[in-house]
Amino acid sequence: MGIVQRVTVHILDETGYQQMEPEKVRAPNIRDVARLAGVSYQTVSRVLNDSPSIRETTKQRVLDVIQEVGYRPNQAARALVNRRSRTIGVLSSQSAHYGPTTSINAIEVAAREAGYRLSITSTASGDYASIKSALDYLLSQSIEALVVIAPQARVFDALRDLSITVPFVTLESTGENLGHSLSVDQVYGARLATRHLIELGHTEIIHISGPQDWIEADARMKGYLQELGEAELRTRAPILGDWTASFGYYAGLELLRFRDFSAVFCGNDQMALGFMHACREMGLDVPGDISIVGFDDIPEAAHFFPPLTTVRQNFVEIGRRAISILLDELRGEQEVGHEQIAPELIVRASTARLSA
Amino acid sequence: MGIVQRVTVHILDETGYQQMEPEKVRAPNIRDVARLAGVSYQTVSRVLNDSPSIRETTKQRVLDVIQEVGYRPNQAARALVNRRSRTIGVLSSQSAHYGPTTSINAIEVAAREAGYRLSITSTASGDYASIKSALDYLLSQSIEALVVIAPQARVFDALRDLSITVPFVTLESTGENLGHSLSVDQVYGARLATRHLIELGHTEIIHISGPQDWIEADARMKGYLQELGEAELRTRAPILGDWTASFGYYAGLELLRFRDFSAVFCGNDQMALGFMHACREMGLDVPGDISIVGFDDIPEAAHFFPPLTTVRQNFVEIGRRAISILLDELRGEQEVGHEQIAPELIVRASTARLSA
DNA sequence: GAAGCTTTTGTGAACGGTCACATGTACCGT
DNA sequence: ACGGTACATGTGACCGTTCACAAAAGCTTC
Repeated sequence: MGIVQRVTVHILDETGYQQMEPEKVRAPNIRDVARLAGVSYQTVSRVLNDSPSIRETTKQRVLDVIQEVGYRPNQAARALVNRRSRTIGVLSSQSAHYGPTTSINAIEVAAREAGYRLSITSTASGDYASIKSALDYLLSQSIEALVVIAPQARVFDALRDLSITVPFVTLESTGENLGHSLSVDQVYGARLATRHLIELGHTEIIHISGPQDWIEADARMKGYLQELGEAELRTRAPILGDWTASFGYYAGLELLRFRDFSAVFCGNDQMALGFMHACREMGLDVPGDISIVGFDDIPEAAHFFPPLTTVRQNFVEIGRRAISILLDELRGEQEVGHEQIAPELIVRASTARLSA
Repeated sequence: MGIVQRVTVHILDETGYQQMEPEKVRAPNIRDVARLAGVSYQTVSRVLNDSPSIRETTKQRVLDVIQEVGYRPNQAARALVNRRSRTIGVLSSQSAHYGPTTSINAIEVAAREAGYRLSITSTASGDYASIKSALDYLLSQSIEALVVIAPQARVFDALRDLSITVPFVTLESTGENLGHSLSVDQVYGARLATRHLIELGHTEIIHISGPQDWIEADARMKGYLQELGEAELRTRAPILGDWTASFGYYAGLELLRFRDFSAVFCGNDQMALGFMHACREMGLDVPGDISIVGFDDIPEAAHFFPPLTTVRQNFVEIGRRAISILLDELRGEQEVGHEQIAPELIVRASTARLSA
């Protein structure tokens, strides 16, 4: 899987010129533009910030020069004097999971529309030190607001310790309200999934959970336990997985040796996929022998074999709302609160009534 | 799918204090720290940049004050005076595809390790204006280098027009070398996939491609056509898809009405998944009746039904290499070239010898 | 054609750091 | 006690922009 071809093309590089003319090729600044346009730098500044009181002809002349020399205002200087970085920090977790990724995309779009840019950093691992250093890093960027997507429980400890002064939103909730939190109600979603299985007549339902330190994993597990508890059914210790299809597969191979359950609620769609793979290999039919529910409704879930019953989360909506909350807060409408978006059960072919 | 619950908790906000003391709560700057530590601002600056010539006791005193007041150096000011933003721009496409996402993660990690941060922006659509404005935006951030992940062909036009002065890497290649380009050899990968089908005895092989304006889609199509051409087999106009599983599914339903082919090479794993779904629904066996090959080897592909034969790309490696190339170039080892990483064919159960 | 107003343009200072250079201090040998 | 050297610290200028304010120019109006 290494590099096998390496075609390097040396091009006559224009950097040779630079050695001839000793003067650095400095990017033009506002005074250069002013000089060329025959106005003062303040006038150029006014053009840039389209101030109303400027003569149309002057404005055009300045714009022409800007165009001609390819002038771009220096954002660092602007940020310095304005004390506004126009940057929103995003603390993400280093993973390519569908949910976070989709939300980040939505966040980026919403932020850009509002004239903000994103500074994204990810935590290498879920431990406290790594999270804290990532947060420290973001805060030194003088971000104006912060979105926390990293779903590890430790993140909240770090947030508390740093006593963040900028408005922030966490895309997960632990119940404790530090800043604004916004989340899909994972507990509710997990209860929907579990209830669905119960209503189909299943009484022996197991749960394959995500990693223990993930807030979502914890919430989904809670929902599962709550629902089983209310139905007065036997609960079993959930299996702690790692979200991957491979884990679901190997866990399936192991668990299916003793067929003491008829339904599985998986913490996400990938693990459900792996589990179904294991079922096939053990010669079991889904949903004939085993019913399976996932979580997330990734776009592929509808095309699994069989199509997967799962709980849909609207990740795009979450991302958009996150930015909208932060913008409100930046405008002064401070309102520390808590919002939940309801997930939705999508019933497909991977679940069926328990055959007596 | 809307917001159904909204629990807003108003907390006694400490912002009340701010109204009492009229003076703004300005963040401490280097001179504040200096005053409190009883040294000059230059000394503090030296501590920050750990300059060698500074007495240990002084250094400790300054560090204590920094810790105490929670001082963070202002990056904008630093960037301004150093003429270095320590930022690498990333132009991405607005999508949550596995490949780009994985690469971006790797890029982020590698960049952070080298002391750079990322400014990521995505193109709303593939059209020229949108790409150009995204690039313009990045360039105004005074980025030091640029990684282009947006896989649309138009991106190259925009890159040429803007005559970028910073080092840049494109993660796709069109053959024209504008900057450094680094890519998985998509043509080669597509040939591997196609050849595999040919070697299994298939002679009627169709191709479901990605969107026409994506460079990868184009390259994979080329590879498919080349390989069929060399084997002197009938080529057919590829079907232009949109990368989604749903497209693969509907295309499958349509195409399978006339069973005039025995193998399908799909432009990515998702479309292959959808196609297999369609096969099942039409009562066809994979690979018994139809052999299917995907592209990318997403982690789920091994657990599809049947497990998917596909072409693996090492996205993490690509991300890492991209940063390493840029860092080399920033250090002055200018070398405009072109690197290709070889993809690898992963044979699984979705392909089989053509049954006579 | 000068006062008075509005519109347009220009000047100094500041934002928060770092650089180049100047100055101060401690130690050494003579 | 002296100068030389190395080390430690301080001072002024500058990065590129915007803000507050000053000044100039243009237009009415009498």
